[in-house]
Amino acid sequence: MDDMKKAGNSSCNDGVLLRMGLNDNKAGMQGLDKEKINKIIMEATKGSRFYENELKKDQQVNERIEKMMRLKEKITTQQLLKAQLQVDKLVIELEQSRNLSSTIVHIDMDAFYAAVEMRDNPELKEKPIAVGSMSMLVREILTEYDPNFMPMGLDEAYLNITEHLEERLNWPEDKRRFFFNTESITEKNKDDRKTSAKFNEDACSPSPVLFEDSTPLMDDAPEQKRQSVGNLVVFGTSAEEVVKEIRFRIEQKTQLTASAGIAPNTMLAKMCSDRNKPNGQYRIAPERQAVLGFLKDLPIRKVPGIGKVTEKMLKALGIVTCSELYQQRALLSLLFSEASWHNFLDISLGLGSTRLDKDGERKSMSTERTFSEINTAEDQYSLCQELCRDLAQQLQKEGLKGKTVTLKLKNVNFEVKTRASTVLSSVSTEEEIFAVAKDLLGTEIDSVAPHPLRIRLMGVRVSGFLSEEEKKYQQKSIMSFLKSGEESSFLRLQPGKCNQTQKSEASPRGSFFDKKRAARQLKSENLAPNETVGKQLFDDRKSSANLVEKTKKVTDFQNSNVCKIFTCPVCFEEQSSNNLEELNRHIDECLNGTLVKDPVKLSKDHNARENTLNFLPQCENENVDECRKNKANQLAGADQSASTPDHSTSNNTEKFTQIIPDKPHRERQPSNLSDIARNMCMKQCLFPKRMSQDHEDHFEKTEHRKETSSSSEAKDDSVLVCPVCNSEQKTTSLESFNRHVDVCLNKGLIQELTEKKDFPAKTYNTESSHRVGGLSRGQQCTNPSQGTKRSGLTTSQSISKKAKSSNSKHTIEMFFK
DNA sequence: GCGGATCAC
DNA sequence: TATGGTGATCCGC
Repeated sequence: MDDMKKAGNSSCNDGVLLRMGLNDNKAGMQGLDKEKINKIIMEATKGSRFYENELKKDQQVNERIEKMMRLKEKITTQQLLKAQLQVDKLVIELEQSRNLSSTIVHIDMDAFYAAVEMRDNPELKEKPIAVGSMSMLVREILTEYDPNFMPMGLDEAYLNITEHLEERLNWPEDKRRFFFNTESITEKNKDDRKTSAKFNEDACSPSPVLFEDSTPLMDDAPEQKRQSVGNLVVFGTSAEEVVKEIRFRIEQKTQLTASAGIAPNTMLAKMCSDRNKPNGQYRIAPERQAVLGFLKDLPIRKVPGIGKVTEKMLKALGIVTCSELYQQRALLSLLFSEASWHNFLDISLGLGSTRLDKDGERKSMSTERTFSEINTAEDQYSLCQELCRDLAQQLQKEGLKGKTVTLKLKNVNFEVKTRASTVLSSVSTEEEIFAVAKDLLGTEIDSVAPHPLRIRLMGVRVSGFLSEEEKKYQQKSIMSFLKSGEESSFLRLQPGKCNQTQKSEASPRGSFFDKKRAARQLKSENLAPNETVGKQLFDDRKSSANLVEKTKKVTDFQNSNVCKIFTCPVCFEEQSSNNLEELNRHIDECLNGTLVKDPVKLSKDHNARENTLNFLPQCENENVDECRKNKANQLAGADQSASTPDHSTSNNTEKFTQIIPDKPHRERQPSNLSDIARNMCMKQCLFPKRMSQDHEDHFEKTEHRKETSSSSEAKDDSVLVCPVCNSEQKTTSLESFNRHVDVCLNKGLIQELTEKKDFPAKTYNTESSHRVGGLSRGQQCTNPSQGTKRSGLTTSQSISKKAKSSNSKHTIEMFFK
């Protein structure tokens, strides 16, 4: 009803505004700026577009609800009784699995409230505030209570303080004693001290509320009770005391207050932290009754994972609180998907994860941008490419390649569309991604032709990443290697300037909007520079001109299932065979020096990238030299990493050399494809490549080769550990070990060539088994972080998310692990 | 695998 | 006041 009213009002207002605008124009009202009026109308129209879309979405939800209600009507008493029995059976199981033995803490910085406070107290703005992220408090405070604590973005964290609590019982008092940093007491708090009736005179706290107990301290034995004398405070040993201590320390450190929740699982802890916000804490005792009592009147909307829509749907069923959610469990099991009602049941029973699980691997990466209407294909392609460029950079930063590219468009009516395409070979470069995205975009443009596609947002997403293991050998795979040769991106690095190089390449051509401006200018000057990609792209689409063709070539090469020509990475000679064995044999022979010939020209196919040819001959020569050198060193058993410190100033390099001594070594002598491929991997790890149109790149060799060759050094008595799958190899035979490594490596190639989904390499991967996969009931129950993050109606207490990027940082370490 | 949708932060 | 960006997941197809 309300919606109908709203809709009516909205269109009415909209109509009025439009009419007003038109009338103004028609009347030619002299006292008003016509442009200004139009702008106002535009704004109003925009607003109404948004609003209309909101109404439309709302209507869709209503339809869902109606559908659900119709379904409900059909449910018979018998069905309901049967469902009740089934669900209650599960309830019994769940009750039996209830685990109250953990103490989970959720900390939530009161950033918002701090901001408000700042706003309300301008004098505070003068005070420097040490704004610390949760990951900083990582290191500095939280880790003392739980070394495995889990930051969730900048202002939240979960801790499992179960063990800390046990240890703490035996702690002497001085370990629980803290001093006030009186200087950090804010003016506001000083005021509070005078005015706040809540202030606890015993504690000279910067935050009166912190010591305003929301829970009695009765659990503490008298001697464990917090005491404070002067600028000293001693915290007790209970969970509440621990959390107060944490909050106290956080505030001392950052001058920002935090709220916290203490409960037997993550879901409850999170809801608890919300209870006494800001600057408060709340605890649910580890007792079933306490849990259910907490939930009894709790609105379902407070449950993480239950959002606006789910709330509305449940409300339609008369469910507002968690206890009602429990009461209607049988009905819910008939109306919602299994995942959803299971989750509802967990919620209503107060069950959640009792462990803090590490985040899994990232599953997608995207970038999107909102702008004022863009409606020319030219601009849209240009923007799309820019997004691909940004995304490619981020992907390569994390060393990710994905098979699915998704284009997201939001039209001026706020309607969102996504269009995805999955390609055979994973993509990561701007050109590769754009090659896919531009087609998706083209289809959408065509679909509305001859009308223009009027959009206000565009986004590009890459998903379908290779697993960590797959990625490892993917990086080392022959294909990768050949592609490096193909694109001549390997060795195109500036000595000791790895990071800068990347950075400087980040946006060499300026943003879309810059280009647009520039293009306009150039257009007026009748120039046709390369930089005006927009126009070029547009033409490409219509006439298959340069740039698209160019990018397509690269993609086609990678996408083609049958690569007709391989180029040996050592001698750069084209290999007619695409038989892997033969190719491998050739490369091994090449490396052994038996086949090293004069550098040979690249395949004509490779001419597509004109900048390649500018420096490639040199590259070939030097590379062969390096290969020879490398081979000689290997045969001599030279230990370069030990005797020849690297000259590079790159951080990555330093890291690398530090890691070397610890890594398991494969005995050096046989130099085969694995070595080369692995070396390439190093290079890619250390100096992420990025295709660029810059022609000023130098390549350096010696430094590199030192690094890379050091990676294959041998150490006596070392265990043979496959660098690809990380598994220890029982054999002492180098030959069989090498065979294993090659097999491992070739899997990457085989996959690329055959695109087989279920890659056998998984059998090597001891980690992959628990990496992905469907959710079993048990998993969902005990490990919400792997469970449903939400649902059309499945909600969850997932604590995963955020802080994903940390994963990729360990790529190199992982490799050597 | 795709597309729409929901949700969290 | 005007209405973001990123990532994950689910559902239905």
